[in-house]
Amino acid sequence: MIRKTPFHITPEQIKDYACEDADITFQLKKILEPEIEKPHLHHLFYDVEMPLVSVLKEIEQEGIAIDTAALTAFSKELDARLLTLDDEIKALAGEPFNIDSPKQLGEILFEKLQISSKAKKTKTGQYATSEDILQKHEHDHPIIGHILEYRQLRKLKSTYVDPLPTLCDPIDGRIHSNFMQTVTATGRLSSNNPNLQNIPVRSAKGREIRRAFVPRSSDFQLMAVDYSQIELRIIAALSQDPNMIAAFKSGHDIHAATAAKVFHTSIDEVTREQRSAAKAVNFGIIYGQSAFGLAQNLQISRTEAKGIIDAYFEQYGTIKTYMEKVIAQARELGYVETILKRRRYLPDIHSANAVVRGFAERNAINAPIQGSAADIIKVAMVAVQKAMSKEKLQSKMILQVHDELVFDVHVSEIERMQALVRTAMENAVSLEVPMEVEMKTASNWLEAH
DNA sequence: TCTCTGCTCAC
DNA sequence: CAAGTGAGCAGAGAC
Repeated sequence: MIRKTPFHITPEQIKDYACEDADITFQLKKILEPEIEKPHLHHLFYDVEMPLVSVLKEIEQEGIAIDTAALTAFSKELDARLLTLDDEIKALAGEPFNIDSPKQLGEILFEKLQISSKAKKTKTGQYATSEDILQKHEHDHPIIGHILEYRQLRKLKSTYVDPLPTLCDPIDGRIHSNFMQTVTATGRLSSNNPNLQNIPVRSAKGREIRRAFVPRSSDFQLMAVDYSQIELRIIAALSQDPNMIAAFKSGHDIHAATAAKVFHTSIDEVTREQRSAAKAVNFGIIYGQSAFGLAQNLQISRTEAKGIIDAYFEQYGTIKTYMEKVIAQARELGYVETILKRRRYLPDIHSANAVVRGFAERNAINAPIQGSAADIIKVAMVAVQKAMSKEKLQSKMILQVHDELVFDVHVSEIERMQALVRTAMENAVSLEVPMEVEMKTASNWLEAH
């Protein structure tokens, strides 16, 4: 099979190859830049990125099998429902219009139907009609609920259900995505043609698409293995915050443990709301979120949000210190780095424009966390592949989704694979907090979660 | 045909 | 001002 990306070469061949092929020279340069000959990048480049080239090559060549009949049936189901919704929406609007046009939709909602007196506009002056805005008006007019459902089903059909069967290779019937190694700013992989890193999982209807991702034959099963809370564990390790490290070492549910600390209660008495607020703060921390952002996310007042954040940093004070330190480092050195010394340069950290500077500061906080997670799973992938080949297994690694690896496992090898993958992933790096994985094996990707 | 915009899917 | 990293779709308008 001919790959679309130039990874069908061994690390040993890569330098010669680079001279001949403009594309891979360009890609390599991006990995190498700006200072590959300096010692700090040797380990990352020669022991992680270069060996990963052949791991990705195999993943891409193996591909993943798809139940196309199931997707075709689902597509017809979606069509029928979309047709009904289309009629109902136009009837409620009192005139035909293109529901897929945010411009036309905004004019119908905010001018003709006047569902709100304080309509928000986008930067180009159109009415904003995004999901979070429509949800706020869901009870103001029956058309809103219909539009939200229409948008969801349209997305599923046009992005996943219809394109996936057409992307099956005619020879082996599998989907062969590209996993790009040199695209992102943080060191993550990206996936395209098709993107297999954003297959739906959150909504009930969307999840059904995962059911169509299946093992290659009846002798195989899909095994999904994901790192548990890897980014929060990395913050704990990078910041050396004693409270968060202790929380992870105790093995408790981290969001519940955070809620117990923030709301001064025992872990058994944490309410659902408290846990969900703590979870939102934990995620917000990773992104450099403000009180304003948290307030919007949780639909609470800014004062309440600030109270929660203050209580959070009272418990996890070292995390606050760490965040200040990493921004100061970005100002001083012009870059931040991951646990494997991967750098992200942030020239905007010196911008006179506060908005631009704010972006760079959030990048400074996020890049070491997201990038270190990428470092860890890349090390694990190389280790897993090495162990699988040493044991001469016929199981295959077939997907990477940032904190998750998916394997097509021969049924006779399930137990060996479970042990091998757990060992490789949990021991990819040694940090102050344990790296834990969760794994499940089933006859499709949905049930392997 | 190409590019931009707005939106929505994932981690 | 205000949550990080991506990919892909349809509409809209420039060419």
